[in-house]
Amino acid sequence: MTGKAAYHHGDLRRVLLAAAVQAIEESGVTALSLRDLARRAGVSHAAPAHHFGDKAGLLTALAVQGFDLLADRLHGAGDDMLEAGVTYVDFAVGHRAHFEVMFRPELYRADAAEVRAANERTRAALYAGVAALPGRRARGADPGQDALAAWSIVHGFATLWLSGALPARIGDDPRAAARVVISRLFD
Amino acid sequence: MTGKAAYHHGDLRRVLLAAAVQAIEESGVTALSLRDLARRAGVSHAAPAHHFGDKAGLLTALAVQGFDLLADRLHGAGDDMLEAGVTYVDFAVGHRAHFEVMFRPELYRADAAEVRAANERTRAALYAGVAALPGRRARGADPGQDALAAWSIVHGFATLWLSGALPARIGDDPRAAARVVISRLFD
DNA sequence: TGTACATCAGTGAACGCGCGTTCACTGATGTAC
DNA sequence: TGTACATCAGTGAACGCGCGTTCACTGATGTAC
Repeated sequence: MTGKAAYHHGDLRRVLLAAAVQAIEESGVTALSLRDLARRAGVSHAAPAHHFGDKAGLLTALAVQGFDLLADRLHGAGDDMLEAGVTYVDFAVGHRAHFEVMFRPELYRADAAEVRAANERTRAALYAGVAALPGRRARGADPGQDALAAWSIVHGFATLWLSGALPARIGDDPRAAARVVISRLFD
Repeated sequence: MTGKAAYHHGDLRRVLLAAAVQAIEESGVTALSLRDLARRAGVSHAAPAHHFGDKAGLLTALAVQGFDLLADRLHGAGDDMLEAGVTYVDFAVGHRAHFEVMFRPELYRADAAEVRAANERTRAALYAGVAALPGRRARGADPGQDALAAWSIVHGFATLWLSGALPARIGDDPRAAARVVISRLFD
């Protein structure tokens, strides 16, 4: 795994996924082509199809990787709902290629078993944080509705941030800005 | 304007925009091509370029149309913040082609004067609703932060709804579901 | 009312390009005996 | 340790396709006189 990547029998699959992330961050997922990935990885243009079948196969692998990453991060944030929300936004901004693909299921095979499993892990992690919210449960709030509201606000903030739609005066620290916004929900 | 569209000197520009909306709703903006629009409109494949210059020009016109539509709707919702939020979600679901383009500025010329103006109208309409929020101002809340939180929650809910990421048990009425979620913010 | 001319929306043939996909192949690695 | 064979990752030439763009053109509408 160290040193230069193996040539013939190597971890080309992983290299291609990393190249896809880079390509998407540079030019968007619309411009992504298997031939471009092959060029970036320094292999023949037919090699990506060998590993992923087709473009949808490649993006399916990327979505799974993204959901797994996000679920891990959310679990790492523990039961603190505010912290989980900030983590969600931080993930979106730090892994915009994964994030962009994950929530555009028409690009990949969203019904694949591995996607559904990874997706479910993420959702469970989100909802776990809400279930632990202090005060709310005692007041009889519906945890499902709380989770949906929390998910909406962090997802919306992340999406607006990434699209550049937010006014410049919000600054350049997404974590800090997200914290302020999310706090509004838990007043 | 009634009857069959004029042939030689007609409102081809409007027809092409409508065809673009339909094409995007069917196949997504990624698959959009000027030649396909020409086919849908029954004109030669070079005609769209004559009106819009290139694909970015077409999408710029679509973004402007979308921001104008949304701003009108928001003004129509008046000072009721909850109603404005529901309107925002309803617009996104009912005009998904416009919505999809509007918040992907890399697809069009976001710095065009007409886009900036239409965009600003929308933002002003959103913020006007927040400024009128009862109670909040008296408690010294920052209207800018309140608006950002409100915008985030409605934008996130709309985006999640459109991407099909929400659990099925949420039902099929986006207005009703949005109302519940947004209410959480103004408890 | 009539003629001449300008304008401009839309045509259609032609071009070069990058793409995904196919397929017979090469050659390194792994396994059986 | 050595030979034979299977597996499988990656190659490279070839294909057909739809695309955006260009450009000389046509022909209807609008305007000047």
